[in-house]
Amino acid sequence: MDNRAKILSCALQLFATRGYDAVGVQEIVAAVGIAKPTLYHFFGSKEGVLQALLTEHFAEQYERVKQAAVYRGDLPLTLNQIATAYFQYAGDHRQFYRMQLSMWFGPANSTAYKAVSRLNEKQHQLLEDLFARASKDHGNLRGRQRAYAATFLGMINTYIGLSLNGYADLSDELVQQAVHQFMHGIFS
Amino acid sequence: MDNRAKILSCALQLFATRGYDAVGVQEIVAAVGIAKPTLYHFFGSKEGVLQALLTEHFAEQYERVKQAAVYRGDLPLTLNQIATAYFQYAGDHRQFYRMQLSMWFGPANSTAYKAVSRLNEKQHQLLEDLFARASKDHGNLRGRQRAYAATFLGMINTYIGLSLNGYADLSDELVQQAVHQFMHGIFS
DNA sequence: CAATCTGTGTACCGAATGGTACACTCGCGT
DNA sequence: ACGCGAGTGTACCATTCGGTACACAGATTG
Repeated sequence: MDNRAKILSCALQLFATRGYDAVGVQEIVAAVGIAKPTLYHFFGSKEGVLQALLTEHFAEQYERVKQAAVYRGDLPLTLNQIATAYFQYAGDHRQFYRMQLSMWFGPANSTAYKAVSRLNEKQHQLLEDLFARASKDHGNLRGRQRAYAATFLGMINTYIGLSLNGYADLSDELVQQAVHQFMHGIFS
Repeated sequence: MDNRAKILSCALQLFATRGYDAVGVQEIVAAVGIAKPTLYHFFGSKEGVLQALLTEHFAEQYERVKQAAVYRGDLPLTLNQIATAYFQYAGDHRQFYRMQLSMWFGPANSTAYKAVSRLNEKQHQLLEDLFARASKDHGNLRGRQRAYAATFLGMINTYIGLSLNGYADLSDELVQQAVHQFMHGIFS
């Protein structure tokens, strides 16, 4: 593993466990075992490290969810696939998801929140489009796609958060139940 | 309003919008219009400000929820009352709830998370006890009180988070629906 | 061999950090 | 009138912050 990768790895761990603002550049390079200019050579700034971390990890996550989100007339099935994709990704990259989650719920004017907001927007858009497409088969959603997308994503992230803190495990049954619950909430 | 109250008020606003770690003592006292030793006179440290903020605001929130959580044999009704209490409190103290939420989802080793964790534990215990008591009437929960408490609290916080970001409004119907959904999830 | 480019360490920068020593003012009880 | 304690401002502390100038090593390329 070269120094660039080592920096990203150590930074991810530190950001995830202590928070972006609480971790200094000094601390990162000390953890890696290099000097500061090396970090600045690769990433230009502390925020550059964060950006690289987010874009490189998020690409895979987005691709997985995107493939799960193809709509073929069965909304519950699609939501099932999406939830499964999220749960699997979160399970495979616990640290990254933890960081992403903390930034998503973090203060709206923080550097970290601004950095993840564009990623959130992409995820949100994906879901919103799905609900819009599904509305042809499930009756008019009366502009509620946006709220549904937010609620669904919020629910998924809640379960992942619970799992990361040991309150739940992201089993297939949980996916089933969660989606069932969600659909039940929409059409009632 | 005396300086002590002013400090708490300004600190709350700054912490809620930019995050505990990102805000310096300097910045707080500048916003209040006082000098640093005044802050240190009242609170002893930056963390002391946070602690005072949390304990003083949380007391009211806890009292409200506690009164809503008296169980009289009707679990859905009680959950309805609890959710309503949370939603009302969050609506009345948006800034504080925002801060609390960001700390709850924040990195587990951050100063902020440690500060709120004991408050969360109290809320969690309240709900866990409720589910344990209700299990006499609703069949054995087989040790799932803990998971149910976490899920219910997670759901409430998700909705509050959505509301704070403008994706939902915390109406009575939403409470009804959310509790209904939650109960439906338990017994299915 | 010389020129170059990527990567890395030493040593440093100014600014900001959390925190404090100390002198002062003011209202209150005596 | 007095002392005392709460509250507050000035000026400062050591440390750490994010960031950089620069020298140099080593591999690549002419």
